[in-house]
Amino acid sequence: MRLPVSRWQRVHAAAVQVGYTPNSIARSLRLARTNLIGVVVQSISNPYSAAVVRRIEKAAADAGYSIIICNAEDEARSMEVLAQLRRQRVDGIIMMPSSSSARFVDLLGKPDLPPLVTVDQKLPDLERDFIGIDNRAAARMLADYLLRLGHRRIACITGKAGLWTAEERLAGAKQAIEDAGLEVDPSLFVRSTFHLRSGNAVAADLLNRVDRPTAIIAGNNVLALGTLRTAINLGFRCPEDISIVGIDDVPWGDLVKPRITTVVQPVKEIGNLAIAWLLERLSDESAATPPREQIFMPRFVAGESCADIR
Amino acid sequence: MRLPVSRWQRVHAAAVQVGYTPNSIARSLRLARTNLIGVVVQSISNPYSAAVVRRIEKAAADAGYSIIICNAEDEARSMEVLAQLRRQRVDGIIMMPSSSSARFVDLLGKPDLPPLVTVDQKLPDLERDFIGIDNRAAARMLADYLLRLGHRRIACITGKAGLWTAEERLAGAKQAIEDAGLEVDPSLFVRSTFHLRSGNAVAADLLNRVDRPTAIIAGNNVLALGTLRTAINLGFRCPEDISIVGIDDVPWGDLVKPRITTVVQPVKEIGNLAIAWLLERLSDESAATPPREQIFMPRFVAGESCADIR
DNA sequence: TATCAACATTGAAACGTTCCAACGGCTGGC
DNA sequence: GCCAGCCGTTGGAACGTTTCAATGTTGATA
Repeated sequence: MRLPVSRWQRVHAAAVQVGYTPNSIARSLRLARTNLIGVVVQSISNPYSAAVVRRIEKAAADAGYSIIICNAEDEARSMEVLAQLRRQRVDGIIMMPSSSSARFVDLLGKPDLPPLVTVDQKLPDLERDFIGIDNRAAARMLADYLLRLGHRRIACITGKAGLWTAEERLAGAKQAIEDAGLEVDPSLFVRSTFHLRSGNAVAADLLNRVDRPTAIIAGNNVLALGTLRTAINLGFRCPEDISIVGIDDVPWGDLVKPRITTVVQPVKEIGNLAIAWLLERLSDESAATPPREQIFMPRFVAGESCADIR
Repeated sequence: MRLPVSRWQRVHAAAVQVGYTPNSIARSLRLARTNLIGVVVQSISNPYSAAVVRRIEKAAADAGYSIIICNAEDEARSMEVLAQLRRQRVDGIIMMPSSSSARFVDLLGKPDLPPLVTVDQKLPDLERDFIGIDNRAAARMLADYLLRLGHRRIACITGKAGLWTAEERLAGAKQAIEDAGLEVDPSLFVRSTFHLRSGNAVAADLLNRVDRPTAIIAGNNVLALGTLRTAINLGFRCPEDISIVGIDDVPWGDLVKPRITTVVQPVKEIGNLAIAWLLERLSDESAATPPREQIFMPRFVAGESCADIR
């Protein structure tokens, strides 16, 4: 074996020989910088979250960051997770909040938290970067579509009260109905968690009513599919007996029969922007710029899950 | 405010007051233990991976570990990721390998790597814990099912050559056909990557042949759905014109019409066992026990994607 | 009161980097 | 031949924790 020429090369060769691996723990301690980004989602198994996380991971890796992923389905867990990420001295956090209580917002606003970009769920009075979609418009698109098809009894299943996305979607649907000169039946606007079990029960309740709605707006992708499944299990046909629309797409949604009419979020753009903004805040020395907000407009995609009953 | 009584309480109160957060970086440096687990998957957006990762994250969090998630679609990236995780001094690694080259296996076998549990893809001659399913039996179940329905021209789309799962599934299908006294047409056994684009092209090739097969065994969930979509786009009806079966389930797969006949992996059990084994190796002082292997038997789930052509 | 154990407190070293100052040799200009 | 300036090398110090030994304090017993 020929000896490497330069001194640096010899050093490097020796380092490899002896199996030396730089210790980024020590490095982090010295530099007060970990090159870690915490990503907090409600559930990584939700395809929407998974898609966003994937973009984030890719871009982060390109920039030399690794990501620590945390599931936080409720507020208690979110707080634990945040404390943990703080202990771990992550350089930044991207979060899809699962709570919007004042106590929680307070915690997120604390300046001793690292740079934080919130996604999907906008928190009131929080001075942090936010990226999401126009949920009111999303629900309105769906409601308008149903109204145009002649539907008059339109139900709406949304998430936990107080959550921004849930409230906005509900408000959008309600407003569209009122704008059409119809009266809103409050008993048709029901709450669920954004989870399957609860969604199924709520959907069954709606479907079993004697004055059952002709259409259901589901608050997210999981709920929409759960509602469809529930309807089928109860012996209803979609769209003949019940029309179903949803928000968010699922992968292979186009293979679900009937194809659910939905509004889809620009997942790629959301993920890319979240990581881009965070990296900016991490690199830029003038990181004390005021929080930014980006509201994407979702895209309406007609399926075959709605009956024309004019 | 009443003064806390014990000394410890006063200290604790003061710590909270001043916003003290223990620095786990320093802790890790001192203890040579990070409480971090690296999880390497091909793609977090594959629902199978996502489901496994979710179980892992939950169990790891309960045990006080956080997880660093890394996408590694190919060998080059896998090696980078491993080097990175080593630098970060993760306590352990759970990996779904995306390569099986000798060089890669060599690297994984190195004793200076932290405890490592491999999942899904078994690597030849690697002395590490492994958890997976009986892929040969899985493919055999599907092939036998198709044979019973009278199919004679059965195609099979599998993943990259050399990958254990791909080879096993291919071998299982081939053997089932031979055991039925039929001759295997090698031109019907084709390769793809486990990705959508490539899968679609391969499926289109098969479908456009004049002597087109009557049934296709797809090597995984993504391929099965991609094949179905391709068939529909090309104007074929499933199952009337072409029967399609797959391996792995997808969430809401029951809503895809026609429901794909498939064998499903026990995702929960796999995830739980992976983290359990890793934690054992982390805690147990006698961690030098020989590597273990757990092969689960997948479960056959009949759908409506296959025609009876007897 | 002296002795000893038990227990609380203090001090210092170590983990593996990075950063900076001090130091040495070397070059070029006078 | 001397010195300023340059560059590479060397030697701490610091990051915040844990660990362990040393020291101090208390209370009980002889």
